[in-house]
Amino acid sequence: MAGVGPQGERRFANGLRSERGLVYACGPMTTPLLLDVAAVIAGALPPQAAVDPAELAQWLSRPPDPALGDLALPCFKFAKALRKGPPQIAAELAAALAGSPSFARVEPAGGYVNLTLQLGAAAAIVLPPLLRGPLTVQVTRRERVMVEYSQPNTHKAFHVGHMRNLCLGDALVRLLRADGYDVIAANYLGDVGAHIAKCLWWYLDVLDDAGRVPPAAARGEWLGELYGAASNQLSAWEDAAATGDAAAAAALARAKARTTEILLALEARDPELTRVWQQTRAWSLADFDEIYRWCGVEFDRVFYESEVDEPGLRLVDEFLAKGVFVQSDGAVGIVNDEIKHMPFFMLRKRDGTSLYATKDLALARLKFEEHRIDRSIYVVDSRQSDHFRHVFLTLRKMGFPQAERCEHVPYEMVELPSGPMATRSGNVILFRALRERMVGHVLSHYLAKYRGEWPDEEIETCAHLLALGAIKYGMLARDVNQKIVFDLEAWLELEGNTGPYLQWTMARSGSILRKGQEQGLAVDLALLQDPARLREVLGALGQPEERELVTALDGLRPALAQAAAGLRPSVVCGYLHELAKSMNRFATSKQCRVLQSEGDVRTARLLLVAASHEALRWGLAQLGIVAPPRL
RNA sequence: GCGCCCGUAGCUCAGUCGGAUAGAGCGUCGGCCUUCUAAGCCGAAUGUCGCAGGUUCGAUCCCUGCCGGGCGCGCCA
Repeated sequence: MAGVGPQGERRFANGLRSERGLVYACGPMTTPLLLDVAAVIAGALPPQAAVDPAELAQWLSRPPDPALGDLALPCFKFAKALRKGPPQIAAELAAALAGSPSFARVEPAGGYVNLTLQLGAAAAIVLPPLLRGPLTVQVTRRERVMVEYSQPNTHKAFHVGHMRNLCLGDALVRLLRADGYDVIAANYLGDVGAHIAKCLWWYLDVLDDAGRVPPAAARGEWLGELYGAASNQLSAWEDAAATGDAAAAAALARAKARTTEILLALEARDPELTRVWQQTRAWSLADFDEIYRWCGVEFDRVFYESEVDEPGLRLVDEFLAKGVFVQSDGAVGIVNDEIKHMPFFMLRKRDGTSLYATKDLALARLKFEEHRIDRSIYVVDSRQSDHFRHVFLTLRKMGFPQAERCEHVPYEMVELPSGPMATRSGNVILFRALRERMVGHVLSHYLAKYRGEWPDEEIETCAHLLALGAIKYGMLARDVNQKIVFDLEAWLELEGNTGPYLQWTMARSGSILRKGQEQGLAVDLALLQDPARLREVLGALGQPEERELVTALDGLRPALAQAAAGLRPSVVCGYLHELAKSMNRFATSKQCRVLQSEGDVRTARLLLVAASHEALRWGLAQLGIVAPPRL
């Protein structure tokens, strides 16, 4: 990364560096601050309430108006045990808590007790875990989990639709790792099947020698165009044949015979066709590699359909012999009555060849046996929900205990404003076009002003990170069960709730820290060694914006834990947007100047900015988003 | 027909153990740059939470039935 600054900046630079985890001595969904508050409250409740502080911590919420306090405790749940009305309980509890050193103010309000934290003490609990470091992501759980995602087909084009899967899978890998799991990131490439035959038919039969030369920079994408052309031609012939066009019907029949011939020749390992297949396949793989590199995504294991094809057929024989699978109309499958609307799951066609489903079973076995995984996650669009229910049920009946821990993460499709994406109608945005337009827009609209002032290399890096941040955040911020309408023009705006807004916020906080350093005002991390003094210093905080920011920072841990537990990165997006807004309100407030303030206030604010900066960096990192050091 | 998903502000969406006056972004209108990044901040306006029942002290949230939209449903992947 270009532009990583002078000494000591490394710690708070937002460039690339070793990642670290946040280590807390509490459960994942709560925080040390909430537990501390809950313990105090539990101590003030009558013994009959009999409530566990850890549970009580879960009940703490935010008052509707920040002016009411930092935290609110609903007292409805105590009503039964204490045999009193919630308002009375709230009033009595508030009275019992009066004078507690944890709170600056305690007010009953209806069935609630509103709590205003003693900000210095609270900050002294919230900030240190964010300021300590650097640590690495640690494996703290025994389970090994595999996340399978991306799964593009070779010989087809990679487009924005594929980006949602890629961003989602990558974020899940990062979130689960941050949550302590041993995670294997897996890809599964579709390098066999009818689409290959169609593509090669066009390549071999329709193109001449002159046309058979792919552009050096985008050979995989070019192959995808061939596939699209072939597919469109076949569909056109099909349509025409349906209306009685005899010539079209004949052409269609010839083409189908040819694609079948290609498919069979490939299965028979015909040397000449295999050579063509390997060469063209390599072009696609090279494209994918470049895409993954640009996206900052890495896989630990790449599976290929071609490697589970034959094992799948052997597996069918094996479990047919065992009586787990059955014959039906000459085909082989399994009856999963659990899925009432389509109980038969076909695993071998009448012609003896395998299916998508067959390979998925062989792949699952390979995953279990080769990687000894305890849990297996599949990131695949929601249209395949029934398919995966069948796969998992079947695996269970085949005797794999891991079947209980197989999970499909379904997500809805990406569409364009002009409708669902379709190769046939050309209604599609390919990856390269997406990347070029995003990068180009960022360069011309936001970074042009730095030309000449910044090194060209830094500008290029910056454009890359912003374009990528916009795409990833856009793909992740929406819940998985919501369709995404990808409007390139809208995504280029980069305003409001976007990745670049968060990246810009980090650059802003980083700028304060950097300028402080230049003025000899470094963040005083030695204070972390002196808790009493730290509390005293942080006691200088008191502005509403500071209060809001401290409580917002406390939410990082639960947000990450919730996202990991629910396999929902959008939770982190929502949280980070709130955090960034808090940070920007703080940074904008005239009452909260950092470098222009003095003494403990300045020291405390520097710590607060540094902690916020780190929280944003760490949160974004779990989404696969990196912010440039300056913007 | 059966199954899964969606329906909340003009638009796009949060709100997933049931809790206070249902929130955000965009758009609209009006403010804020001689002071740490205006890709920002502040303020205003905008709602039968698809409809109807039920459970509950309390329902956008849970249950039932409808209406509207998307997707899937035996030899594709």
